[in-house]
Amino acid sequence: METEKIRRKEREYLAHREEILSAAEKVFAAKGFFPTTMSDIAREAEFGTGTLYKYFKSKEELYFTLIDEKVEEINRLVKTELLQKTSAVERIKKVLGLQFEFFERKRDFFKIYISERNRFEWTVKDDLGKGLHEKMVAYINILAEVMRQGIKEGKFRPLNPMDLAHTLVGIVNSFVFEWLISREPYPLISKLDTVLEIFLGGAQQMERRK
Amino acid sequence: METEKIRRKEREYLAHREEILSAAEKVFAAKGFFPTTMSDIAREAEFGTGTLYKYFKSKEELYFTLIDEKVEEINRLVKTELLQKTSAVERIKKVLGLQFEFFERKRDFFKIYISERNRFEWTVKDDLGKGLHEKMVAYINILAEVMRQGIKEGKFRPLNPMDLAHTLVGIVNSFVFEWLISREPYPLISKLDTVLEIFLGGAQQMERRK
DNA sequence: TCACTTTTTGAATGATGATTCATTTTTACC
DNA sequence: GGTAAAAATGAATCATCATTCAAAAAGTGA
Repeated sequence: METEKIRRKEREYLAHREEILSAAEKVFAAKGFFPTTMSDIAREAEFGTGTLYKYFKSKEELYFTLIDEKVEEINRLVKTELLQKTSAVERIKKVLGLQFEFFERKRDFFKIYISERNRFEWTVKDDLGKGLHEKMVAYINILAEVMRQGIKEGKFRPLNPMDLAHTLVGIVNSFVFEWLISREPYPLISKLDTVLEIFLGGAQQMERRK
Repeated sequence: METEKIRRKEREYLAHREEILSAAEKVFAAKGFFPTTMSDIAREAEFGTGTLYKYFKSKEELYFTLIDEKVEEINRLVKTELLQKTSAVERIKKVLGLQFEFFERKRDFFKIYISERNRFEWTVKDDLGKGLHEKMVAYINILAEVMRQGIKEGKFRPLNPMDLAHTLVGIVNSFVFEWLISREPYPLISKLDTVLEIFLGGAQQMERRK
């Protein structure tokens, strides 16, 4: 039947697209954007070089699509979680849990993400990189909102919410980075409590606080 | 006189080398390693392209020399500071102060540094990148030592010193990053107290601590 | 000013790799 | 099995640099 045939084509098209994205993820994670060649990706995906261009306009589009789709996914997860009515501390716990789990499942993606996040001049001609960057910033704003809530609840000290958000993101990045480069593998999630404890309670012994 | 002449040559050689390094710093900070061409750097330094090769063997050597010399400098500063006998908290204050001041003076360098720190597969054939990476790791170890001291003094909570060090580095990176990309410029040093306060005291309100 | 050395130069070389496109292979339908 | 459409291919194209090197310029001492 007509529609059935078209459906199958569509499914196949999407499946191939996925295969290419996932091959690209592997190679980009291993070598970085510039040293990765389109043939590298084609070889990994078991397609001819030319075929990639039937699915993506350019190397850059492939790269940014890859990152963008995953960022969308994690943002969606986090936003859904934040619909729950609960305390700021609980929210932070949940969000960190989600993130750590996500990173753990998508290790390769995270290598790409974390090195892309720290690039200043976008490798890209224009829009692709900009849009992605904005999504990353949006994430901080969501966190800052949670911090604001915590302060209003009287559970957090009355500090600048943006500063708190940056702090948390910084700590998380640092631990994820460490986890990524560590020789002996360990479950990232095992660091969750440590991160929370230090973020919430600080380094200093109680009686010493001024 | 003979030696006098040689001295002058030597001085001139070093001066030119500096000019090239500083031009490279500017261009690399603006465009990143791969998109920067040797002619870009030559143009900025007001030399011919070929001249660069009289001072550096390759683009990579130029790049890593640039980073390495600055990392050496800040490491030296920090190590000197740590010779002072004083409390862990004081040490951390001093070290952060030094760092913030240093970053503020070498903004461009820091763009390069922070994006290099987050690269996993080294752009470089071999040794240059590895050596640099080790120096970056060494820095964490120095910090961890200070944390250990703080715990022994009973001033810090008995957490894993490496975790504490990663936390502090993460927070600092996050604030420096924010400062680098911020639209309206502000003195980085103005964030010093905030960083210390959050790192030492945590986000949570006292009476809420469990 | 001249002969000689040192330094600088930027055009030429060679390699690499993104992208294209004429050709081949596969699929769909009879 | 034949043929027309769709998809896949990878060799050829074209541009972009890192690096080199023969020639030019600047410096040096007479």
